[in-house]
Amino acid sequence: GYVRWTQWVFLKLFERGLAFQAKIPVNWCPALGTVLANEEVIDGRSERGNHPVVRQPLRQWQLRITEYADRLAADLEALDWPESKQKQLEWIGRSEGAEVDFPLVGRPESLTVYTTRPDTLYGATYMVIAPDHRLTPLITTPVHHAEVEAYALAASRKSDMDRTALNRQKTGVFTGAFAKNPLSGASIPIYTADYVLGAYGTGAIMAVPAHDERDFEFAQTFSIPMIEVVSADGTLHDVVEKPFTGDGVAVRSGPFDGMPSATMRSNVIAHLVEQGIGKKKVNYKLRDWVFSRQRYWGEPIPVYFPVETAGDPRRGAPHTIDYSRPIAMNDSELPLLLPELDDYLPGDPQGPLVRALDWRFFERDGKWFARETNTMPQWAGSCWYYLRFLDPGNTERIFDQKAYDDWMPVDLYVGGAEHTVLHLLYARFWHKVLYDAGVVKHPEPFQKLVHQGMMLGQSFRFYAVLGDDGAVTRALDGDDPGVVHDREMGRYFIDATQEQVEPRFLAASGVAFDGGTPRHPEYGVKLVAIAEKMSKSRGNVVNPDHIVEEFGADSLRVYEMFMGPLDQVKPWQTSGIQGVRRFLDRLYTVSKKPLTDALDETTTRQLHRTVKKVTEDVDAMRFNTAISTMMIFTNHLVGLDAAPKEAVEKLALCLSPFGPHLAEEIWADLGHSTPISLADWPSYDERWCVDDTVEIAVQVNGKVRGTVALARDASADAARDAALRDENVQKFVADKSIRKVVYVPGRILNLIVG
RNA sequence: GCCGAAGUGGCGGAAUGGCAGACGCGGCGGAUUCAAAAUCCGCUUCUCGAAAGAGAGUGUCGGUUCAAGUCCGACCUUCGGUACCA
Repeated sequence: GYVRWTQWVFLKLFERGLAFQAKIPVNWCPALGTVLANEEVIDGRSERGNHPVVRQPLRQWQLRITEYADRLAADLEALDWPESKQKQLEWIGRSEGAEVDFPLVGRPESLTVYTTRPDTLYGATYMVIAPDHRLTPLITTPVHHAEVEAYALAASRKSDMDRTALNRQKTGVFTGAFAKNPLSGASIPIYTADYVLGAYGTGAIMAVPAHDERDFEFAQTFSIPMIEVVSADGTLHDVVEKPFTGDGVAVRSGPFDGMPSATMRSNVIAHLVEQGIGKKKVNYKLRDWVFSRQRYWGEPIPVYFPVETAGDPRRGAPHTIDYSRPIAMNDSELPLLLPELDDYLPGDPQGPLVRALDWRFFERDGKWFARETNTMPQWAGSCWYYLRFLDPGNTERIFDQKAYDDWMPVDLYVGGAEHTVLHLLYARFWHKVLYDAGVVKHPEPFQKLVHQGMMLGQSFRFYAVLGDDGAVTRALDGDDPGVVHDREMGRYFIDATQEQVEPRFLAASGVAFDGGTPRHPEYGVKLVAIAEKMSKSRGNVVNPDHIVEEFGADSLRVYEMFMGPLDQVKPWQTSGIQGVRRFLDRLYTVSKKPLTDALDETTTRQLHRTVKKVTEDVDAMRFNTAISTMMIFTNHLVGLDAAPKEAVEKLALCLSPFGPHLAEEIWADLGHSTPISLADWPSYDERWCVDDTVEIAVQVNGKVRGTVALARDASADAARDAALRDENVQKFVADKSIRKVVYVPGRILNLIVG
């Protein structure tokens, strides 16, 4: 059913013009017969097998997510999302600016640029056009043709990795062409350089070296003049030592001189509009989403194309497929399932389904058609699973309206931060499309978002000392022989000679590690446990199945929540789970004691406080402190001869979300016939949560010198008198006079003496 | 470089501006045991002290306050994200 409804959603996108085809350059590896991701290509060859890779345009389906960019950005506002809100905003990358036409010198056309800084227009001393821009070959003068062509070719071969390599040096070549600065009238040279991206904005920029880092670097390399047109303080500076990228006051800008940058921006745009050479423009970094995959596994795209043929293409008759006229399948024809294939290997730029001739071609009303052989990416399913999961067995509709009303929107989404910009953005996009199509009632699917922290694995590292100042590190398997535990330092050590330590792990660092002194100053090696991302290569992966086997599922659950705050990165320590297991065992032992209906006052107070704290902590998702509170109460119950029934009952209820199995068992032992998971959350009485007498700290000049037990509402005078009866406090007050008494009832008493 | 988060014992981590280190791990001592495992009890930030207690202490430097891990300013370090988006 899932495939069917995923295809159904795709048809919604298709109907609304949000799914379209385009030729997109991809890394095609003929030897492997597959499209490679950028990371899989190194120096023009495949990472796997080192085969040649060519960059060639390939027909792909794309989803027009850019159409929704504005709404995707704007609707974030109302959501209870943490830091990831900012990340999505940056990913969408909305910017406001202007498009400006620069007339070409000696040619009829003009070169249009996008800029967010129209206020720096007078400072534009050159222009850059992307190497793959449509106009690049046209404006290049004959003398420069060979050079520009070579540069453009080299640029197109660079993988994205090369482009973004650290320490990139600005490169580029002069095209021989000039344009006119529309405001200053100056004639300025046009370069082509790969620091300008063809796919963003208009693929060309006006360069203002005095006020832009990148332009500044480029201008320095090519000795291009820099003109200051924005001044921080309004005074003129003749030499530009580094670009000033902030806002200021316009200078050397003709009629705009003296204007604050923001004012000038709107004035310049108004002026350009008036002249008919520019307009206001909003741009996004977000690109349309390539939705095709040339592989077998994936939902088939429910689209087919007309075929020109004289015979039966399934029998190898010559044919032409007209990809420009995609036809959507009918709802009633869904699902379109994958055919059986003898092998699922790639081999054709349009995917392995090309080989499924009987599946691919069909005849209808005497005409032949060919199905789309690209499939959908894994994202397709993850984009809307939360909707199908409402009503997964429904064969009639995508989901039942009642199920939707019961559950949607999602109150809380707990997921990894790595999904912020892809999965969560794609899902929001699909949801909005379904909203526009009237399928869902809410414009946003996920109200609150919390990222759980990653669980890190434990690895061991050698720290060795060479002479006085060299430290050495090498990853070490915890089972390495020769590891000894140093009780004095509470650390593990291993003896090693200098020769045993590989020189390539040398790193400069001080001798003192973690404040400890190495045992052998000359070649002592110290082993320290560190936390790293779990990975096979590091050998620090913890398999939850093994943990469950050894300690039980409850122990694992409780431990994971006990380790620390939900949203923080946490290092796994197998020894830590032992403590949690002990806690659960103790609680079980308590529940097996003879039960009593009696409840002494101390226990009553503790019980109500425990329920209160756990309730509040669960609401705030502070699971670690909720568990520690239950531990404290359990430890108290361990000390009692008989187990107070009410206390055990409520404690089991508190535990049930954390350790459901044990909670159910205790609950059943207490004589309940319905499961604890259906029971109400326990209540507490606020009156038992406040003390009548409190012990507060007594400070003298801000330093704690004793404690004193007081009635909760004791007066300041009473508090001071009680404090002065304390011997140690007296010692510090002694012959001095009390100048001031700071008394916060129930908290602190601070005597200022002098 | 930019954006974000975080720096507290041997370790994971607690602390509405009010006794820093709850709870757990590890460690030490004890009980139990023929012995061990398991379990139970006590101690466990560092320095000095037999103890009572004193001094120091939450990345660094400075500030606000009777009082700062917490608030403010500057800086350092680590982790995560991002990468020429004009």
